[in-house]
Amino acid sequence: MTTATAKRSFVRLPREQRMREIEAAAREVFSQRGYDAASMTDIAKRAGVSEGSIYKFYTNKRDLLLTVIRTWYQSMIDEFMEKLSGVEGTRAQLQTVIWQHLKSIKANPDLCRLFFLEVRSADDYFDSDLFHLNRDYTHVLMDIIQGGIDRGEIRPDISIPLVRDMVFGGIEHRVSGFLVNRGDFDHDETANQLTDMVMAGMAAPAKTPNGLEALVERLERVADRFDGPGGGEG
Amino acid sequence: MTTATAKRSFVRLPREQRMREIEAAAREVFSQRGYDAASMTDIAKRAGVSEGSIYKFYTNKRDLLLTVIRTWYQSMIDEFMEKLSGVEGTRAQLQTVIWQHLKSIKANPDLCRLFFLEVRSADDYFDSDLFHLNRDYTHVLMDIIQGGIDRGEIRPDISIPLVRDMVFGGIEHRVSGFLVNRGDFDHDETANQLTDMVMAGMAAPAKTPNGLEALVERLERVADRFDGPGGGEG
DNA sequence: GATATTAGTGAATTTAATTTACCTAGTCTA
DNA sequence: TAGACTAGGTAAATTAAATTCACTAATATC
Repeated sequence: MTTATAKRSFVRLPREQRMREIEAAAREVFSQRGYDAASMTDIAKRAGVSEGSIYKFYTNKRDLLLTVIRTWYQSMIDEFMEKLSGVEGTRAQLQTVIWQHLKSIKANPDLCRLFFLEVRSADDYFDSDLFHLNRDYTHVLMDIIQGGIDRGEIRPDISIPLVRDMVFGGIEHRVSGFLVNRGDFDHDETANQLTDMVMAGMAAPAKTPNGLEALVERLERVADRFDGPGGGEG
Repeated sequence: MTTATAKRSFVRLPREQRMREIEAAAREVFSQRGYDAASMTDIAKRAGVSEGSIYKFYTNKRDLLLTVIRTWYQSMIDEFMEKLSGVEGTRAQLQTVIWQHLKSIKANPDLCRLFFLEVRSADDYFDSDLFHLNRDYTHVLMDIIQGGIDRGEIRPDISIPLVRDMVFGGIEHRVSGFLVNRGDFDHDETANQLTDMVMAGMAAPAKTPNGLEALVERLERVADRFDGPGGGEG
């Protein structure tokens, strides 16, 4: 029985803590409903705060979304970098990149979708910090390919950005059904097939099998001994 | 000088014609501003009709968008099919598919973007007629690859859907900057590089290692010098 | 010429983001 | 420790845009 004259009272939290709570709520609501269908009312309610409060910390709904995505994306990249360190060899590294990427999608399809649809396709994306994060991320793959070229395993005339686009674009297409809750994809099988396909497409043209040429030359020298000087080349 | 008591009057058009006018206006506004920023007021104004009229023909804004996209997509596919007919050979066909696809993107980047962002990523896409159109379209590429397998030009163990995903996904990534008005892409160069890469990745394994045949011929010439039976191994 | 049908209208309604005017818990300072 | 200042917090007001509604008026048909 609250008296009619009871003063309205509330808990006041430090800025950082309140922001974390709002972002956690926003992440849930955005994930469950998508950007458009998520209402600020829902988010405020779940965060246990009034709608107006959200605007104390974020300029608008989109700013809140970007903050949520940024946090997730950064942690994803951190994990990615850690897993990749220590892997040696072009093929194994490529396989790891692809595998990890697929794993992130499996782990957070809703956030991936938000990133693809709402963030990456916006006009201001190319000026955003998320663009730079993404750039660093995909650059890892390009460095791996460059390494393969340096070691002679990969054709030097290949277009590295094209390979990047085929890998990440191919993955995106492949998982598109999964991202909208239609069907699934086999994580390991996809990674293996994709790695095989890309490695085959990039492979340096086969030289003659190792050492075979030298062996034939020795044979020819043997033959020379039999027919003396002058016999031979035509 | 209209009198104050002039009856309000308007032109009444047959359903089909009015719909075509509204769709033309919608296509312009959606293209210029994108789905969210396009307002029904804008579209109505450009079509020379009141807002309420639009709802006589389309259940809502999204329905109008889908109608616009459907018309464009169908005409694009018609053109595509026509250009492809008469092209022979796995490589040439693949090249044509890729080239035509890039051409469509160059011709209507705004509608492509709407298709990618607003149509293909919606929950109901997989039940829509646009999905089936798209399915037929991408199936053309898969048939080409199957033909290549049948003729022994392509490894039979390749995953055809994966190739489809890498081609269309790769293209989409490659042109993503262009689609948001950042930079351009070289139409022919992209088509050629992509075709090369895919063909190399799918190529049937060479029967004999490259150059081995020539070496064997040299060996045969060596053997010829002995010109007779009894040349034993040493 | 009466009548049914459907194009056409524009104002009213609804829904959701954002603004605004105002409150109050905590902190700093004279 | 009172007073003032800052910043978290609120709820109601405003705005903007899609959608609905009640109504008007061409056109076709009987």
